[in-house]
Amino acid sequence: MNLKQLSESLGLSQTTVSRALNGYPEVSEATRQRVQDAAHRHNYRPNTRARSLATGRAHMIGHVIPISTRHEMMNPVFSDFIAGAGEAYARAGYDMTLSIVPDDAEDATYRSLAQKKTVDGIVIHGPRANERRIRLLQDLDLPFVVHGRASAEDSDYSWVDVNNRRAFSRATELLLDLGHRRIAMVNGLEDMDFAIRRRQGYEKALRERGLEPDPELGASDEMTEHYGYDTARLMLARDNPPTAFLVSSLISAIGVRRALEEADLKMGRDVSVITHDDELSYLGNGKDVPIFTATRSSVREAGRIAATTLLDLIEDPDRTPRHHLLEAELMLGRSTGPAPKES
Amino acid sequence: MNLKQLSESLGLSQTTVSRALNGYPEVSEATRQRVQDAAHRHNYRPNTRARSLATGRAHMIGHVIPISTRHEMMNPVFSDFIAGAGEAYARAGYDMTLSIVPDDAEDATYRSLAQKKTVDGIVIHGPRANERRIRLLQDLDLPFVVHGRASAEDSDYSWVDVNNRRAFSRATELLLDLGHRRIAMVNGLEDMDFAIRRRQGYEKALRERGLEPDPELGASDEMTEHYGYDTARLMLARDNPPTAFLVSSLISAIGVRRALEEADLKMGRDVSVITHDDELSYLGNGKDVPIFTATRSSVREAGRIAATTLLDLIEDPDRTPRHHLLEAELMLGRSTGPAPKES
DNA sequence: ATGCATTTCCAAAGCGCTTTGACACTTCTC
DNA sequence: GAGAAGTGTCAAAGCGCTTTGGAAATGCAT
Repeated sequence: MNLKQLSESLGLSQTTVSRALNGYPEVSEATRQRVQDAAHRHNYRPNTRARSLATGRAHMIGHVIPISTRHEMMNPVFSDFIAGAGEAYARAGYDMTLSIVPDDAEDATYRSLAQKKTVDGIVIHGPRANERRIRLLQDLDLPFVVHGRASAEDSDYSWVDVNNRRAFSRATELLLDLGHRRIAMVNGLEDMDFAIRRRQGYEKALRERGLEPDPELGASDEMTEHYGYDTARLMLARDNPPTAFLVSSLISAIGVRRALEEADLKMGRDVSVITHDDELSYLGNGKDVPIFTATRSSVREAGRIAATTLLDLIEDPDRTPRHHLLEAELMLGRSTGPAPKES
Repeated sequence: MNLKQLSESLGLSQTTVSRALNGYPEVSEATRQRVQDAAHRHNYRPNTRARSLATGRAHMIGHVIPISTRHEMMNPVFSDFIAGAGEAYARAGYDMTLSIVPDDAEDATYRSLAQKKTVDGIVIHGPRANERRIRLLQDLDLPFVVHGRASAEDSDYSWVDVNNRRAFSRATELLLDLGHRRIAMVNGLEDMDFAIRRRQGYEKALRERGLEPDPELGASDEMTEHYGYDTARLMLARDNPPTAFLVSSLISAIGVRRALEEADLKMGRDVSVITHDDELSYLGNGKDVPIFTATRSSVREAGRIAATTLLDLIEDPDRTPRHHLLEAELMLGRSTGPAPKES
């Protein structure tokens, strides 16, 4: 059933039917009712392709997820972000498309998204410190919001981000207060912007206490379970091992815990661990008392915010860019305790 | 730059330009070259909305992900599935849209997807045993592929699934061979089809050795880390506790391990654990030797297969439904060992 | 030259919707 | 009772592309 058929069946013109359905005032309440009833009865829904051709609006948001060509890694955080964003879109009558893009072939994807006019706006995931996509999208004149930020980019653009620097400096301070001096940093890939900020927070906190970060205690890679395990194992085997680990992801923290257990070290007593927790729906950091002491910030909430920000931007393109800096909560769990006495 | 402008700039008709670009034979090689060069130079890409209005094909696949209203859970498996499917779509020039749908408001979503003509086909995720969506889509006459199966559905439809029954009966047999008699089943939600099949495999293997499944040793819930932990803790605290756990997800298995460690039980010696491993990119079950003995099947590969199956189906709608039953590998890891002697 | 394929190109219709501009018909105002 | 103002409706254009049904131009054999 399309508009034409519907209007014929009602003995009205397409115009009137269209207006009645789209809430224009030029149509009497009586006909509007009649039209809506009929539409409902025939289960009529306008063809999106035709509608967006006519209106110029696709009612569609694109999410572009770079997939690391080196590791073929899907960002685990992404699914919960999407869930949050999806809610917002659904409420506003928008759809969402996903482009999974090998991180070497990006330009083409963005250009094509812009020119094919499939989407009204896009969300950039996983910005690197030196991020070309932002400039590109500005040139293409397509509204966008970044989940994260790009340190090297000095133009103004909309983003939603966690205060990574603050979160990690606070976490480091907590460990320092507990007497830890050898604190390892098990970070994400350090060409990612979030990882750089976390490291900055960590180093700042150390330096403020007169400590110089030890390169031996730094690691950086894709945040898998196995990476956490390997790194912790390696570091613990060296002389003068760390007494605390600061970990960038709950998944890697689980790997760290595995290494500790294998080395017969008790987490929270022999070695302390703090992790960042994105509150992924399936992971969960304990129920009442957190397993890990953690800097916590809901990535799902970030998704919701990013989506509504973008929708606003599309609504009114002249709007100045919006920024949302989410503060992570520091949750005390069982994985932290005073540094063991020197033996 | 649109088709009209491009054709004017070339002094050709829109028809010729369109044909030249879409590889129709009615155009000379010389003009085709000329057109392609110009298109490339001007960075021309056809407007998808217009194109699909004209052709009737959206070049878009919809993925519908039910989100449990009870638990607000995002299926962790989904992101890797999507990654696999995405590859296939990209190769074929298709895009993908995501609908995240509360599991109570499904009918409407499917109806609307079908009628708004936004997609050419859809992938159904997370089928339940008694799945109405399949019948619905058949009625709507929209090509689809199911990731998983629906036991209660007797019509023929295309699906891609792991042989869950076989995987779990083999795993159970292994545990039985190792001398275990009290084997717990930490299953997913048992209104999900995959969970039912896994339980069937488990029970079948037990019965074939003359054992009756003990309801005390069965659990069923959303497969979070915490669920694994809670369940294992509870079961281990009872008298006559299980000596082995069969777990439906690596994430929950990590929870089980946590419970074991807390109870000072050594996994693989005191208590054995087998889990199903979907080979999620960020999780990884160890590198050389698997941490957990596991039934393993790549969900990413399943995504690839589902996508190509669906694309074939769209290409030729008369094709009979295709079925892909993937066999899970049984990987021996360190989490299994002979049942401890009765004390 | 003529006739007939073959090649190369085009004008125009159509996809299903929104939206403009106009028309007919009431109702109100002085 | 004429004109203004308001109400309810419509025909038709247009969004940017594909595709149908020809037409013009070319090549080739007669």
